[in-house]
Amino acid sequence: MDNAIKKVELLINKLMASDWPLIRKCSYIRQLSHDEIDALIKMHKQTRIIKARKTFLNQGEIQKQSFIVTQGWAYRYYDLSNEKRQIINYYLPGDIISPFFSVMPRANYSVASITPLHVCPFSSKDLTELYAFSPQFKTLFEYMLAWEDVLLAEQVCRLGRQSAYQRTVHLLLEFYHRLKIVGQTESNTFISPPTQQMMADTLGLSFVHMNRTLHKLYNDNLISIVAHKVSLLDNFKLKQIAEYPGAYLEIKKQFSFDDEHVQGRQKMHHKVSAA
Amino acid sequence: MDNAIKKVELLINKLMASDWPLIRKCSYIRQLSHDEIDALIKMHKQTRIIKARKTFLNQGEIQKQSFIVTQGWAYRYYDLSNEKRQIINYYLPGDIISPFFSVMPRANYSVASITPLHVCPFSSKDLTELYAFSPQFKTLFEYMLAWEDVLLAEQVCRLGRQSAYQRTVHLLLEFYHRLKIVGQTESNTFISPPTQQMMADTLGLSFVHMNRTLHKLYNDNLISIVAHKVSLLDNFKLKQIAEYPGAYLEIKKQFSFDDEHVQGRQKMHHKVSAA
DNA sequence: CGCTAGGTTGAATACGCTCAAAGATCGTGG
DNA sequence: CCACGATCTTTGAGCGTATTCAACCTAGCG
Repeated sequence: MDNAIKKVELLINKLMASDWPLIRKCSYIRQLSHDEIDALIKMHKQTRIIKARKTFLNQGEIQKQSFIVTQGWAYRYYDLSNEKRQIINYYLPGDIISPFFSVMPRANYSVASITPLHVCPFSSKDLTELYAFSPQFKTLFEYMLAWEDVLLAEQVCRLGRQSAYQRTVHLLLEFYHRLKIVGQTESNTFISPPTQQMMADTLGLSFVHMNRTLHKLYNDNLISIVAHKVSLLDNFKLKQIAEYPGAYLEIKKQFSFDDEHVQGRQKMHHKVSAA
Repeated sequence: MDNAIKKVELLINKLMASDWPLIRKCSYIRQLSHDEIDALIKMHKQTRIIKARKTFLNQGEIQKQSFIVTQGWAYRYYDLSNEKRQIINYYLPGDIISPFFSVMPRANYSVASITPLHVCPFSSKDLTELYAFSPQFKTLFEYMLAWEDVLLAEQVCRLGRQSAYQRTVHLLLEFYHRLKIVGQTESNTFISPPTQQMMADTLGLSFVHMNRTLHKLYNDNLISIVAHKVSLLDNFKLKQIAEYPGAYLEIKKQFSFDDEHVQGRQKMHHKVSAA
């Protein structure tokens, strides 16, 4: 009898946990205990809702907290001279905005919402309490920082050494994989809220060329975009085109020291047909 | 008498500390106590010397330690298909290589030396001991991670939204400021070990265009390069060309919560002459 | 002293940009 | 609920920055 109740309790907890993409993401990295899930749920005590298309962290402003994204998309950007801007990275559900606020409170970047955005603010104190509960969370948090670093390095590769065609595919694959982890994909389809202008500002392209590139991908039967619903029509070919390193988002496998083969980026000494 | 001895001791310690660029860098962030300097010196217990032009961390390999760079330059890169590669960032004296090894031991990047390289390896255990000595070091370490993140974001801006001319100036200014912190500049001159091919692989350019761009800067009387000795001939104009945000490397000023004005990137609604 | 890696220069080409104008979609207020 | 404005998307044409290919030069090192 007690066993049955326990099972139900676990199930309910699991259901609750699945509401919090951060918990999904952490569970993806490694199995979380019952208590750990509870502790993480407690990090979500407040929710702040931000309207779509609002810059809610301004460069030069002093930050007093970090945020867990629980719903919607945001992005970090730099305003440059001559009306240009560069989007550095995106924040999807389960991501943490301004993780370094405590040591570098004066951000030199801005963060804006794309969709209506739900974030749970947390302070250094909250984090300290979480670590006090279980020091294991330090590792988890550090892991997420490391992952951020990997994503940024991929962004550098896109911009430095890929064509517009490749960059676009590479970014869409990144979106797909990141969303998949938090359960926001359906087969090969997902919602991609950024406008073409935003994509252009991410990939270092003009919005005109961004548009042409997406159309080329459509004409090549590789993707379809209706409204903001993106479908990847040939995952294998897309990965080939983008020289997508696959493994870099398979965070769980990299987490342990085990020696099983992880497929990384490999040299391909043949040209990829880029129509 | 005791006082005099104490003074001499402090002086000697200070001299020793100046040998370790990491300590210089940390001192730049905030004043370090006598004991803290001692603790940091202890992190340099081993030195490994690596020959110039050696890839000493390979992508896919498992890392077992981090490294403090004490002498020489190194860089992190990704090998891409079609004989291309992208340099993500540089490691200068005082920098830390693979800070995330403990949570993400399987790096998907490679690290190579440019010059002969002196590094001091340290393990998670060493770091834990340092933190046990003074938890303040956690903040310092986190600060360095945050700074890395800022540098990467700047690299993204360079690649995404700047011309070859601007990118080159921007990178040279970054080198200059990073070296200045560890005392490796002389007036407006510094040694820049990367070859033009490496610079090109950093800035997403062909080595041919890299060469032409450097020559253009020379012809515009903005820089001079003899062997690998770079001189910045007009700092003000160079900063203007590169839209250099100045403050992002002035780490000390950003460190505290104080409200004094920090000059960040500003919109300039006039075109920069990039003749 | 010759080899190799790095640097220099020219010419043709291409990828992506700018400018421009028109069409579609969305949100909001009348 | 429709109309209107604003934002986003689409398409065409000409141009410019940076690429590729190719040849030659230079310097450092065995």
